[in-house]
Amino acid sequence: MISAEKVLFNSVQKALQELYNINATDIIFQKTRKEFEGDFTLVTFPYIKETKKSPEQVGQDIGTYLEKNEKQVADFNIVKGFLNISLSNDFWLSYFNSVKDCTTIGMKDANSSGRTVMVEYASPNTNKPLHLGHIRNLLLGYSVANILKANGHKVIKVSIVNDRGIHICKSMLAWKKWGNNETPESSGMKGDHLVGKYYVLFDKEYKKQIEELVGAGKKKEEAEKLALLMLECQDMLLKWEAGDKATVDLWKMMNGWVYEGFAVTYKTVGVDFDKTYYESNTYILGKEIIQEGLAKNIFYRKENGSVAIDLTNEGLDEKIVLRSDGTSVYITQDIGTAIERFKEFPALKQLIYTVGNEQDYHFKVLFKILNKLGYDWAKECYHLSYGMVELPEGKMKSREGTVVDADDLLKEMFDTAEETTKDLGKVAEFTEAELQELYATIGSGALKYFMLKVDPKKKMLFNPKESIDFNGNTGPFIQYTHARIKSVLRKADVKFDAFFATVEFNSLEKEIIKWIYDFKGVVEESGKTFSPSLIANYVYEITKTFNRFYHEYSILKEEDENIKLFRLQLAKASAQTIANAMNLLGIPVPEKM
RNA sequence: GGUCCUAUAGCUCAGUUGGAUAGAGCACAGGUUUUCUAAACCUGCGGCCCUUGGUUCGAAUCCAAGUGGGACUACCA
Repeated sequence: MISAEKVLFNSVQKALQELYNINATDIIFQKTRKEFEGDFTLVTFPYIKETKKSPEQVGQDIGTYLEKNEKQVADFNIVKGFLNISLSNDFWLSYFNSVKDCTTIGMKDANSSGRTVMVEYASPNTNKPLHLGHIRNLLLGYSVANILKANGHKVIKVSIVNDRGIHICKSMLAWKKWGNNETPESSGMKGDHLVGKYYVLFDKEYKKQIEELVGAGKKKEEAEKLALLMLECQDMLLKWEAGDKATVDLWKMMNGWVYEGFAVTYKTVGVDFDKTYYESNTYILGKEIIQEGLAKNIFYRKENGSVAIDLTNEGLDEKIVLRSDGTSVYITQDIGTAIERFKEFPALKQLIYTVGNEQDYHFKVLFKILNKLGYDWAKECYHLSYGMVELPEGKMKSREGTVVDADDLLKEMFDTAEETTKDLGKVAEFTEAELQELYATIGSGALKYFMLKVDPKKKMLFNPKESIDFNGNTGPFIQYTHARIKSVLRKADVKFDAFFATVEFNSLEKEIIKWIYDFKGVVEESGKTFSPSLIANYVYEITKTFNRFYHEYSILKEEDENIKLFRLQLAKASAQTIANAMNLLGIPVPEKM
């Protein structure tokens, strides 16, 4: 059906034309604030110059015109320069009838936009387990992928694993030296944690060596390069690059442990990928492109033989794209990988990188280079940049042991959910398996909502001492509301799928219908801005409104049969909208809790 | 030095392209259940929207300068 905004736009445009001979194309309506009567508000200040009338008079003119000529407009009032318009009950009712049984409220049909988008997220290193910062990344990437799907795009979720390089060799070397063939099986440790243990061990021993060297009179920078462990590590990297069998086998074995560990964490968080890239395969990419760019004079060779690009005209600096020994730097492979992906998926229109904001500069440079190389899709590349997760004492530092481990945190959340659930004692008939699932649903719901409700680009604070709340503006609050609605629906002793020809709804019921109506626009907006927080804030608002309604009116005990049926249907549609919104955030909603 | 991000209640955060008296949650004080799940609902308390100037009918929002916080500016990844 035609949207309310479109109806109003057409009518107001005609009104301005007929009343004042103004041809307006940019008429904007906002939601009427709740302290005033009305559904949509037109601000009349913009028209006072041309009409030479007061804002109130303009409002009066347009309002009267609408009331007379637009049958969907039921009423209007004017407060200063604000024309508040109420649409007819018929409009809202017919809207409600059109969505009340729809399971896809607010969402567009799959692949209806004809646009294919790749979302890269996760991108871990294989030398340590995932931490809280990765969780923000996972949640954002996964949620944005969902939101883009809900906007009708085809989405390819990918991860690129940083599985090679000096830092990987560190944990390998430490394990070789001091590991005594320890395995995940023998130690009972999750693979990624085991490898992380040796990464930390390396750093500890390495620091000792540096101190010794400094004690012997070396400068710190010198000591860092001369330390035996570092030399051994570099030797190992050379062996790896030369394909030395023992080294490669060790690398494969330890990376295998890490992947098993990551897989568990991904599953617990509830995220997945359509394809995984490995840097050990992609780090070669990009070199030929540099040669082509040299030929086209986009890059230039410096005196020492390295290749660079001058971006000073763009407000950036000179950037090296190939070392003097001909080897790649990081951006070389990023250039190559991006080009590969567009070749691999010819329908691809956009590439989204979910990476922390410390790499803002890197991506600016990358996109600029791709643009200069002549790829017109470069302008569609987008860095989904997000702020760091900080602890009360500041940034997390893996070496200082102040990281919040992802697995530990999830476990804690599940435990808290279990504790709270047991305290409340509402799910006595659940089986053990159902209980475990419920704890995971609520615990991860709390964590996910906590992280996703914050605007991605802002840094966020996480205080481990104050565990994440389950009351108020939280995931469990929304999940609870959903479960409560479902409980009412289960208890309904009547069929309630009728079409409602006439219902006089009260102001809270109307407010809920309007919230449901708004969902579609919120999905669109969050898709355009890659912002799950809009969905999170929206779902909180509709949930709060429903709870007010629930408290003030009874559904099952309503005596007027027609109103009872309508309320049941309204509850059902609310639950569906809440579930859909939460689903976009990657948060499941329980039937009971 | 340069570039970018950020600043809103005691704390954590909202505030769609500029619009009405700036909103939530937590915390704090009080109230609501023989009635559909109280993980809920209601009331109260709480603000120089960092500062100063500018743009205009109108600025938390846009522009400029400054201040505080953060990130980046590698032949690291």
